[in-house]
Amino acid sequence: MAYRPTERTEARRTQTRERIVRAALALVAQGGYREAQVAAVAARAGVATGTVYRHFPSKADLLTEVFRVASSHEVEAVEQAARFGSAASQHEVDAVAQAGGDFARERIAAAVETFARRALQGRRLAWALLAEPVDPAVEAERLQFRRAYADVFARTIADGIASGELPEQDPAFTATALVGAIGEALVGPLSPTHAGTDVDALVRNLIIFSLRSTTDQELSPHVHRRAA
Amino acid sequence: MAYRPTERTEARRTQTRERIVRAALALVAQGGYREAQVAAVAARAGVATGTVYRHFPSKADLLTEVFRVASSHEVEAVEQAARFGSAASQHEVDAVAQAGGDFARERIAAAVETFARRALQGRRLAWALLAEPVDPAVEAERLQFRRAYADVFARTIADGIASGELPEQDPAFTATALVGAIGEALVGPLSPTHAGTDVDALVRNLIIFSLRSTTDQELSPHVHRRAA
DNA sequence: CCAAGCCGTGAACCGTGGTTCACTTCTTGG
DNA sequence: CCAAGAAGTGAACCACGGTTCACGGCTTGG
Repeated sequence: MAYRPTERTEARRTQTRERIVRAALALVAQGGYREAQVAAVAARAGVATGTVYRHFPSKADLLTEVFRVASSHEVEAVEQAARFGSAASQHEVDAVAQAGGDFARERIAAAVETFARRALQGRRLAWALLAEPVDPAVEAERLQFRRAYADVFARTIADGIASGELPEQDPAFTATALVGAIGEALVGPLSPTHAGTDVDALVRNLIIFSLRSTTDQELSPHVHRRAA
Repeated sequence: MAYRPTERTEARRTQTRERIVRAALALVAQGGYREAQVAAVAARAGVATGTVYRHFPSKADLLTEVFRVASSHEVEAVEQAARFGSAASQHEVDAVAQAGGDFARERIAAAVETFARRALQGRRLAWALLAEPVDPAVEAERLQFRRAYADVFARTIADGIASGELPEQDPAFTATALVGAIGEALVGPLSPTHAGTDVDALVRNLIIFSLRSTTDQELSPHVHRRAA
């Protein structure tokens, strides 16, 4: 034997792989999946078409990874916002909670705002993540993505219920519905064919809606009648 | 001149056209857009591939029409439910409204329930209408579809506000968010890879969520602080 | 019955873009 | 410096499925 993969070559390999992913991500963020053809990705990454296939078994696999990377960034940001709200630290959160403060609502508002503002910043990418038609293989990843968002909300809602701040409800369900509501409200403004939006007004509406839908007053008789 | 299109031939033509649409619809309802290849549609309709192109300039046009037909059925049903709630007639609705009854909430609940139950009946079709990846041309139709749903809710909400039954809010916004919430809550259960769902529980949750999110209690300070 | 011409036919065509593969270039241990 | 073998190359390949088109059979007014 003669050749042996070493740390340096492996690093180079990883580097190339990342370059490909970043190139694909850039193309998607710029022009959606339409523009993310294998040849174009390769060109942008400064490699040959065939090289892409040294790193990914298929285009679907590449796009799946791209989607995962992009979406995890977004989810992390929202998670961060949901953890603290506008508090400076976990410590402060605990303090307020023990004092009977209503931090859950604050945290939900912060998460929603982060979600929306980030999406409206990188519209093209947000559209790609939320609504653009994709290969079924990638669609599966999108489901994960949305579920991840929902999980963040679900945890926060569950906290709020535990502290008595929010009324009894199925946190997973409310969270899922909330993600759908936010997504739908954003899709219009995000759509490529859309004029300027009043971002602040949109965010305000979203927060109002979100808090309203997690915090009810007494249930009306209709619910009991119909849902019995 | 010699040949002249007559009533009879035109009727035959229309009939063929409809047969094609129905075949496409059936295929979509059964296996999604994957299965709705032009050749397959033609076969199912009992015509030749080329015939499809005597009636539709392109596949996208055909699918667009199919989508429109299917979605308008759904929207009509929901509209119907939203008009009367569980009342027997418009007359009764007016009577209750004049008596200060809270019919808007009832109507919303009815619309949501209809939406959800119908979707869960024809799962495959509902999935195709709500979430399955589609050709961008058809995607535009989907946007219309969702907007149509939203309009139904928006009108009902506006009525509720006018009668003082619902709090001041942007009906269009709430309606859009609501459609998103319902859609998202349904997508999971509708997904091809999904086990049995407790339909009643789901419907109950949806109604609760919908009423909650249209009917708030006093706004918390967070809204004012953040949304200022 | 004829001319005009549309409806229907389905095999062949073709553009797109993902995938392959024979070949070159580079890296490593001996 | 050499053999072994991985990484990189990019032109050629190919599958897929939408679209076309030359032709046969009906329908219609004269």
